[in-house]
Amino acid sequence: MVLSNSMDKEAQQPNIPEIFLQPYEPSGHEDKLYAMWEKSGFFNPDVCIEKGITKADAETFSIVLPPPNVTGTLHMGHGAMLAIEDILVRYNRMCGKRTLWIPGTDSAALATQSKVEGILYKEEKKRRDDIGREELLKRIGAFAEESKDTIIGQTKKMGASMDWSRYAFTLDDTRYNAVMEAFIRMYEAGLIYRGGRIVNWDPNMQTTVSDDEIEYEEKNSPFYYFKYGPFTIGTVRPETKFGDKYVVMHPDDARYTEYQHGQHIEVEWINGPITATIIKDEAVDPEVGTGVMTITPWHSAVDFEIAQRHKLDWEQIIDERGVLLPIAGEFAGQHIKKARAAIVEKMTEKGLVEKVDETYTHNVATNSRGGGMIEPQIKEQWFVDVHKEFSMGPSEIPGINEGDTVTLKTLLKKAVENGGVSIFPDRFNKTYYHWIDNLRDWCISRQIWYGHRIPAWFKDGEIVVQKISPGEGWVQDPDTLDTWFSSGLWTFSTLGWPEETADMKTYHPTTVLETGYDILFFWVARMVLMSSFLLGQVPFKNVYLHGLVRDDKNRKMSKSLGNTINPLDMIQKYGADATRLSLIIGAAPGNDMPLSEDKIRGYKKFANKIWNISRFVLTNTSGIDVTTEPPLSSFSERELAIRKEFHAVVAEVSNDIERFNLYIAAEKAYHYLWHTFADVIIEESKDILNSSDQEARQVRGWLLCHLLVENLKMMHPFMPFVTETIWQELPKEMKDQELLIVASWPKK
RNA sequence: GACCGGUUAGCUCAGCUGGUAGAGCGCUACAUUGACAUUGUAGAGGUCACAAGUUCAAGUCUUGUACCGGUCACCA
Repeated sequence: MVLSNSMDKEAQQPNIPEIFLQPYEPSGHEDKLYAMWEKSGFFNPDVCIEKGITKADAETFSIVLPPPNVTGTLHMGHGAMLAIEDILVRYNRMCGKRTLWIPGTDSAALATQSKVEGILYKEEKKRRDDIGREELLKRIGAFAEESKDTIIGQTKKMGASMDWSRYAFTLDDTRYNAVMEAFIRMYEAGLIYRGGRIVNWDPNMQTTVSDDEIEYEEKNSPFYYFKYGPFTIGTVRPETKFGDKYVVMHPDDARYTEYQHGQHIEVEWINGPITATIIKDEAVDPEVGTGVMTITPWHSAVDFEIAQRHKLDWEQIIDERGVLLPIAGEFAGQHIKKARAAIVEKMTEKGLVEKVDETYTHNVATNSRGGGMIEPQIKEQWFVDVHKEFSMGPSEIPGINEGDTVTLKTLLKKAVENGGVSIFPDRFNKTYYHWIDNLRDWCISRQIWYGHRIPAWFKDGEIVVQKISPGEGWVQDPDTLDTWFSSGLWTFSTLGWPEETADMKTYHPTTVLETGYDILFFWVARMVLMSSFLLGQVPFKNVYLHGLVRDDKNRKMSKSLGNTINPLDMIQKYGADATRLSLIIGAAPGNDMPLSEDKIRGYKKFANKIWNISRFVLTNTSGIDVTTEPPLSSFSERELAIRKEFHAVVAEVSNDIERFNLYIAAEKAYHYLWHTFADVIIEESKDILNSSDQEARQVRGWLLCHLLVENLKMMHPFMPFVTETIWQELPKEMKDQELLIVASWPKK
């Protein structure tokens, strides 16, 4: 009698591991397993080759981890990213590919420095200049080092099977080298230039910020209509108006035909009479306000463009800290925040205020990296020129040949257009192209200290770009590079570039880049740019974009809403496997994914189901020869159908993984295991296993064991811990490898 | 303003190239201490946002409308 009560069973089945007598408890196993995997070295493809598990000339599968900020902690977004990438990696490793997943962390220069400066001010009431560059860097370094282990430890908890021997940090020596090399090469090609252009200046952080790092906040501010000679002009920023000596209107505006381009008029202005010049320019929208405006080129991008077009003067009104300069006359020295009211008061007294619209709303630019309101300024900065034509070097990018005349913009476009890079889901192609069309030169210098210092040296108005000082009297540019400059090199700087390493040859271009759609521009596009110029290669063949993790009411997870779910808590309560699965199932590529604790809890039950399926199969097949496959002729028709069905499921799951439809793959594997294998096959097998027909018992018993093994493999990429735990308890003769991570993927 | 999504069971969503609706969770009833800190079986529940069109046939294709979400640009 096989199906007996548990007391008898223990007596009858001494070979059943005791472990199965308890429900599956993830927390008892996961850390031990991870340590075991790490110790095996199989996360490193070189070891897999050495041990004869992977063929030395096997196809490669490589992926770089989007490096989390060193100072951060793991949130569900990271959890989703790690789950998705680990599934791809484990699947490909089991398929026998040379599989490399490179881990790393990002210095996140601006965000990190901002954080440390915050602490410095809070605890010691000091600012960066009070302690100096060296001391600040020391403190930031220590802070980064300290939190680094946190995020790495958390990453391991998710089960991420990455090759830690290749761990990279954006600021370590190898990466520093790569950044210097890239900067110098681009400078020498004329693609990096230094120039005075309007930039986004953050007066709080005292640095420039790139266009992509700006966030617009809708704000309600009074909108003032001022008399400007015969005209009426509108503004929300009276404090910028001191230098406004040009009045601009559309050339076709019928209301103003009496005024000629270049004509001078006398107007009474804030601090007395001035001479204004009429400018006709098509940038002015006749529909807005009175169709007339004055311009402040130093503090507005649009105005700057108009000024450039007509070769007008520009003058700085506000300094780097937001204080009015002498041009403001009696207001000089005041901070703009305080000055506005005083200026309006004076204008009112002079009778220059026509009306005030209190209902006006507009978008105010702020620094999304923890800084304040943006004040456009004209500054000498370093830029990447995206429009400059150059002759392409050696190229492996489809549709681009050596010697072609290209710009960085065309490279960006063609890499995707010609299929060198495929984006999933493909609707993001359009977003990507749209971004390229609007792309302006990229300001890459930052006035912060934490980061890659620009390898440029100044002396007597001369500039030399090289890694080390040209000699006495040369002063290095104090600025550092935008963090995305170094991130742009990530697919190859992690492989040892600019050295011609074996890794470079083997693993670049990488197979897939997996990241959130929110950094398509920041990062994905910058990598394409850097890789195509510096290597003549695309950085990756595929881009997989995942969505944001949301709560069960479809709201963003945020601390202020109090709806965050901490992945570590969930791992502790329900296991990493359940946490992973909950982040995969129901999450279509590029779509935001809803998550609730209930969902995670549900998948813990599934882990236990696998556990019990295994327990059943092992308990009820003792005495059955599991090593020799019975001849096909001994299988019943039903059993042949079962095998055929399983192969079909494997084929579908494999296919779905390869097409990045992980949510479908996971669901199919889940459904098969529970509702076909457990509910149907095991249920119908009970009678056969209980019968006295030894041959039928043998065939069915073998089949159950076979299906168990194959299902554990199929489920492994999704739920690595529970499947490996069970694998470790299987009799040796059932396994093709001691560790499930390197067992071979079921035949399709 | 431009562009991109979405609108399908109470909730979250799936439905690829058009052939009379699916999953998970939840709910109801029944069974069960069995491999299962449970599970199984059965069931209720949907004019697939709205309108027009193409078609023998439309969640599925086309056009338009409404609402929700997002991205980018811009506002003197």
